[in-house]
Order: sequence, then C-alpha cells, then structure tokens
Amino acid sequence: MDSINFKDLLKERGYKLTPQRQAVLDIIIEHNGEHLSTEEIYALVKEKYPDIGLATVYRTLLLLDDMDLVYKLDFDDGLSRYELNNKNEDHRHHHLICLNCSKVLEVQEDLLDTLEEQILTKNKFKVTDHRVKFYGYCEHCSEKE
Amino acid sequence: MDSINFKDLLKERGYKLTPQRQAVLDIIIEHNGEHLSTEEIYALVKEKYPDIGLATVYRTLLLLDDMDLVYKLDFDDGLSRYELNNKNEDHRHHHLICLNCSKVLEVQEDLLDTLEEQILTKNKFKVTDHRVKFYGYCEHCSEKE
DNA sequence: TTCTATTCTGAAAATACTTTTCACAATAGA
DNA sequence: TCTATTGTGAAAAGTATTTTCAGAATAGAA
Repeated sequence: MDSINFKDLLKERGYKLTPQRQAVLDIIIEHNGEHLSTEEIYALVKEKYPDIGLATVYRTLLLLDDMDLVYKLDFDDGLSRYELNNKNEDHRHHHLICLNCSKVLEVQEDLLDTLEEQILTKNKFKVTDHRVKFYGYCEHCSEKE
Repeated sequence: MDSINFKDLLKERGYKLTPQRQAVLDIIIEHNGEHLSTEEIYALVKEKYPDIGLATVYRTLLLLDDMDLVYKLDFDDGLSRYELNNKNEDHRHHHLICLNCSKVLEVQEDLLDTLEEQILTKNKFKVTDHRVKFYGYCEHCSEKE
C-alpha cells in the first residue's frame, strides 16, 4: 500500500490523508505478519511521530478496519490486535492459539469454501467472510505433557 | 445439569454450591439456544433472586466458562454473551452473523475435523477446540438488495 | 446439631480499554 | 491564497469488567 493508493482510497470515502494516518498504516505494513495491539501500534508510531495522540491511533485503526485494509483480531487477551489485510493472499489464514504458552501460529489452509457453499444452500445465508480460531497445544507445549 | 451434578463439579474444584450460582446456571439452562449477554443474564436472575449482585453474575459466568459448562461468545457488539455447552451435541455449532440486521443463525455443520487433522500433521499443533464465525447476509437481508 | 475455617457475596471502588468532546490545526479543492 | 471541511491532541466520559473488603453463608468436623 503506497501512499498514492491510500490517498485515493481515503478520498473515495471523503477522508483526508494525514501524516498520522499514513504513519499508522506504515507501522502495520512494516510489521506485516505480527499481531500488534493498539498500544503496541501507538508506541511504534510514537517513535517516528512523537506528537501523535492515542485517540488518533484508535480512530485510524477503526478507519483502516472499516476500509478493509486491516483485520481486527481477538486472541482473548483483552486487547484488540490488528494485522495487515494481505490482499494477494489467496485465502485468509487462520490462527492457532496455544492454550499453554499463548503463542499464535498461522495456518494457510482453507477448507471452508465447501462449508460456505453448504451454508448458502441449506441456510440461504450468503457468507462474505469468516473468522476461525483454533485452540490447542503447540508442538513445544504438547511435548512437555 | 441438575443441582446434584453441579454441586459435585464445584466440589471437585474446591468451590461451594450457592443459591446464586445455581440461579445463574438455571437461567442459562432455561434459555438454551439463546445468546444472553451478562446484563441480560443479570436481569433474568434478578427476577428470581432480586438480591444478587452484578459482580456475582460476572464471577459465576467466569466460573461456568472455566468449568466448560458454558461457552463465551463474541458477536462483535462489545458484549460478552454466553450459551449453554450442550455436551450431547455431536459437534459444536457455528454462528452465522448477518452484517445487515445482526441476526445470529446457527449451523450444525462440522467439516473442521479434516482441517484439524491437517493442522496436527503439518503444524504439530494439537487442536482441542475451535471458534468459527461466518459473516454475511441472511436470507431476508440478501433479498432486499 | 453446633462450631468454625473457608469461601462467597454485594456494593462500591478501581481498572482497562475505547469513544467522545471541544478548541485548535491541517488538508484539499476552489 | 483562501476557506469549508475534516482531523487532531488532550482530557473527559463511557462501558464492560475486575477487585476490594467487611459481613454472610457454606460445608465439613466435632
């Protein structure tokens, strides 16, 4: 996501491109693959843009989520986390959350297309997105038992 | 879940059976199939047990979730919701959340066993539970477009 | 049954995360 | 450059949840 695209996307929705918005998006792009919390994003943005306020970070994350540039995640730790919506990814990936060490792994699998078709047929519900979380024990924590 | 079983389950963990705990569980059982929020549960329990405090309801729901008697749900409305963990159900059901009217449907499907096997093989991650949410448009809201 | 260590409860205070308010600042199109 | 409009930071407010604490209730022992 370069700034020219971002500016256009904002404009489509009547929003302006500001250094703060760019800075928040930049951090999320730089940390692609991580699951940063709002406070973590705030701290990282502050390194480059010390005057930014926490409220602006919250507002920007809301905006980016609404624009589908990021995905909001919930790993049950009480924090909102975000990851870049990698549009070149064939399918959304799923998260494996270790109940022991809380580590989060990612799986690229997607068997859910079949399921989504069945849901449309049986329930007449048109699925547009899904969120899947698997809980269990990672390799390291499984061995320790 | 009759009170005798509940009492034993509590005892196993060093907890006592109190009228408050029973009352909260009773309400959840009575409303099986619904997705009650904490405040809704509080209001319903209060009808039968007017002196109960909100903190006790929070504490009890935490306990019931920990004991796997209920499932905590998150439909992205800022509220914690709970449903009875129906252990005679073959598989967990999934929720279909309508992005337009916010109605929540349930699907009994479970194609995830195959996926979980693949996850164990490829990622050496032992899945013990999963949460799946599908977002989209219900029959009624699809038609209106 | 009575006693008593322990757990539990209600109310209020405290937390934690998030949103809103408001006055001032910055953006972008004219 | 001008200016309508949107955006921002700081602080306050909001909302859901957890903790504190003194008194009450439970359950096992006596």
